[in-house]
Amino acid sequence: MSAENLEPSEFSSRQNAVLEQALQLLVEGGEKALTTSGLARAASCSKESLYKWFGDRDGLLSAMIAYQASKVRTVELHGERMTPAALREHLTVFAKDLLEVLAGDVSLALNRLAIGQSHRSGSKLGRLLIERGRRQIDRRAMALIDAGKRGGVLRFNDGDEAYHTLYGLIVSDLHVRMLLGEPSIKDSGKKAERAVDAFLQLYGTEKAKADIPALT
Amino acid sequence: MSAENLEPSEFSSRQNAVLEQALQLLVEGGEKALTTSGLARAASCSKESLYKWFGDRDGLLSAMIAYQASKVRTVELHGERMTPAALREHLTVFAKDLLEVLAGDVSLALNRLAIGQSHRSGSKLGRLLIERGRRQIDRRAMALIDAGKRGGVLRFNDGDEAYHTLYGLIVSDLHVRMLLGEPSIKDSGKKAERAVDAFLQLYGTEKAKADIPALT
DNA sequence: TGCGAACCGTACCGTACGGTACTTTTGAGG
DNA sequence: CCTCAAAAGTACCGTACGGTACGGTTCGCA
Repeated sequence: MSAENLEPSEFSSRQNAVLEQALQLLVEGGEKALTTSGLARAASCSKESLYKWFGDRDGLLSAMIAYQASKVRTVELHGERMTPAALREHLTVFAKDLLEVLAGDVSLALNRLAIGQSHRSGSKLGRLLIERGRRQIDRRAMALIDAGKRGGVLRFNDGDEAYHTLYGLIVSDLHVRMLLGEPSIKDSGKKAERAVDAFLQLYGTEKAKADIPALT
Repeated sequence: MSAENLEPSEFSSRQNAVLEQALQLLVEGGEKALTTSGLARAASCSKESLYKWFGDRDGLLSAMIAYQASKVRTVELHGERMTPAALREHLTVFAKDLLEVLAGDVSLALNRLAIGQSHRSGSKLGRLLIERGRRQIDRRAMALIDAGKRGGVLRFNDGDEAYHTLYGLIVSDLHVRMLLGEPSIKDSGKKAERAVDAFLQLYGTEKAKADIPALT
């Protein structure tokens, strides 16, 4: 367990504070509210420092995404024996977490920012957001699904396809609707459970399907 | 059959031509390429006309969404008897159409525009996009699903939930990924069929499940 | 032929932003 | 106490955009 995998922060604490302020401005007022002058004023730093640290405005936006991603720590799965009930519980927690993350202020603001910029610059921000922000979630889900297969609770050939199915069942079009400004969903807990039930019905082995309530 | 329900075009043909040019500019260069001066130059009209017709820039953006939505015509479902095979075929066509629409240049550009603006103005553009651009698709899918239920091929209590499940199975996270600039997907036809298979396995009655290939 | 409305082209205005330069302050090390 | 580098604060520049004003032009219509 060396120190390197802790991602050496990549930025100094002062810079992190400035990036935090930048995220706050972005959440409060959208992209047009995130001006270099405004950030310098709000964070009590000079514009010259901003350009020295981050290069230009695009560098600042990239740094914001990297900083936000660095705050997320993945939950590791201990090699526990995966019973149907345990898998179902883990999947449900994952589904609820996923919906909660996607509905978060900062997540929505950063996704809106990257999507709004995804025409220019070879969609650099978009790639960054997918790679740095999504990897943790993907790995957690894939670990769960693989554990389910090893435990004989799930059955599938293509793990990626199973994962994408799970993702679609959980999120459906909620993410895009939230990005478009629709107020958040009620009953996200219920929705998460229904999604997991459907997933188990599709990919569960017989012993997993035993206690799934009828979909209708 | 009065002329009113044909949506009196809402704009003159000259204005439609300008809106078409505006869409083209948006697709080519993103939002920052859609300036009033640039549009006036490209469409050979005066800025004064733009402001007379659409009020201000926001009005122009709204008009672009309304115009694009007015080009879509829903495919009506004749009251045909719905056999399992017919439903499956219809659903597959729907799934392919949906993926094709979402991957379209203009659709992506308008969604990016609305998402980028969804902080200001009470997300007016976002609501407009959902209501005017999505209704056709939703109604077509709901008609299909209802026909399947009436024909005894599908079984469910909540039609909306069934539809959202279908949508999630088809689209998964593809829409957001494309919005973020990821190049389009290969094998969208294959993906559509797998989604329909999964949907039928979840919501189909016995006679519908007969000819579903195994998911694994 | 003459009239009037709509419209084009262009010039203009105020503003606000990204980025740069310069002066002053801070604060850690010797 | 002195030094020096980093950073704050401020002023500045060029540009580009949204929006307005105005003179010239087209075109339907009487």
